[in-house]
Amino acid sequence: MAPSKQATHAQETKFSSGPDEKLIVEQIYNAVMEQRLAPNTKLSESRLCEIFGVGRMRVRRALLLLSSQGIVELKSNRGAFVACPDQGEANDVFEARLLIEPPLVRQLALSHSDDLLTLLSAHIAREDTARTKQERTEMIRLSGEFHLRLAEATRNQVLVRILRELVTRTSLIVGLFGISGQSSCPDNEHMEILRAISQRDPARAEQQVKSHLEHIRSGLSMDERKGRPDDLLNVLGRS
Amino acid sequence: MAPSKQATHAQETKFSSGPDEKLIVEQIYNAVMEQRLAPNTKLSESRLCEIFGVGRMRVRRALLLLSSQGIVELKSNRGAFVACPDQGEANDVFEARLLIEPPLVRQLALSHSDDLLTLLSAHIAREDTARTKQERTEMIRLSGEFHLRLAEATRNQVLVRILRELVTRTSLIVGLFGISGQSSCPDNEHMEILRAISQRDPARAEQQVKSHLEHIRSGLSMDERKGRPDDLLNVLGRS
DNA sequence: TTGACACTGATTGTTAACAATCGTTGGATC
DNA sequence: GATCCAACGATTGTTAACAATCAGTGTCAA
Repeated sequence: MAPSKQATHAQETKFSSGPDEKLIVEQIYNAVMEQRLAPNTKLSESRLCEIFGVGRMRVRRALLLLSSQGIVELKSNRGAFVACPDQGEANDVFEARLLIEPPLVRQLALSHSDDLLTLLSAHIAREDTARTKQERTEMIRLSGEFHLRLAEATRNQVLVRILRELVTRTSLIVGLFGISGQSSCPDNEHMEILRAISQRDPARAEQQVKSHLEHIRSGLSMDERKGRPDDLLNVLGRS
Repeated sequence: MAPSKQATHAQETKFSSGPDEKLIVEQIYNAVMEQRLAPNTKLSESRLCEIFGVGRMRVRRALLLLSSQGIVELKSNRGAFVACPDQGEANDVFEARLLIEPPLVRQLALSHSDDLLTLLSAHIAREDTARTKQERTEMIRLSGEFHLRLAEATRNQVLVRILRELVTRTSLIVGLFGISGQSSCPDNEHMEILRAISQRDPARAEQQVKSHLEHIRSGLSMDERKGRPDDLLNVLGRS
């Protein structure tokens, strides 16, 4: 992780020997992030092999890595499935985010480069575009990535990794418990966060993030989770 | 992660098929935590195979998992080595801990079960014992585990996982940049943290943790890192 | 009709042999 | 004597065949 500077979000610089390796992880990661892969979806090894055109070893390595991040669950002798968080795990993820993100944004409000503001407003603009165009998938992805951008603004690779995992698992949770017809990151709360940061108001920035996360959480109905069993894998069509 | 409740810290309940699987990871994890495995130490597959008495597959899976947590670095066609964080990574780890742990302890000060206090004071007692007996290895392990206990007190599995990774990497960093003859978690600062928690003083608890972490950080000399090349693997002697 | 049981098919887990790569050693040349 | 080059040895990366396990299905009996 030292040599590769880890690009903004999408494709990795395919260095030296491994043209895939992380690519499978990235693809599945994105698919989960965009809620194209529903929880409990079976991730068959052979299917993934032919989809990505790689050997079984690569696929198994990828699945192992994904399982170590709570995105995929490996059931012994059963195979790999997209993780299906229960209520307890969902709570843990939100509590963790509520613990980490407010001080993170507070810090950004206290000191940030000027580029950040333009970066974030450009991002929000894209969110708005996706919203008006009703591009559900794109919107979900951008909503999650906004929080990633905040983490990236700290230039702290460790925090980015942590937040990426948390945001992705949040996507799973929202897909499971979310009340349909309600967007994951509602309204213009992202804009409010950006405003507080740009005004260098740490207390308000912190509060905005907190209420934003609580808002998302309140959009979940923990009683009944939509245990839609599985899904076809043409969602991973183009590499 | 749902069925296995993940035991307190040490041996896992060896369920069903995999009597090892996580055991190798745990062993190497502990060895790094206790600074018995120095950075840059070569982790040869064949050696690990005969040490743990398992096939190469298990070892490779373990190494992959460890690499995904930044404990081990996989160099293509070269093998696995104990990670050797540079100054930047060290900074990231400390910044992340400074961001996460203060609010975590603040929360504990606001609400905690009574068992926590007895648990923590028992832990600190063991630290003192190890210190007076000059059991360096034991002391290092307990010092790190204290912070893990704090995370476990939140009953949040996600936070525990995050903190475990951060604490372990801190062990690596202290081993690399630490001024020898200076303990990693100095004096009785843990006791101060416990006191603030027991007195339900969130502000002071937060401050204590912050200065504690800063204290550890100040005990590092970022200029020259002791790049001791490698080490023998009899440190993993008994399974 | 319903229940249990055994068989079958498919999928995963494991092992072993093979191929590729890199560091090293030895030698030849300047 | 130093430097460059080549072959060697060892270690990792990959593939393929084999073994084990589980889910589903069909049959038989109650």
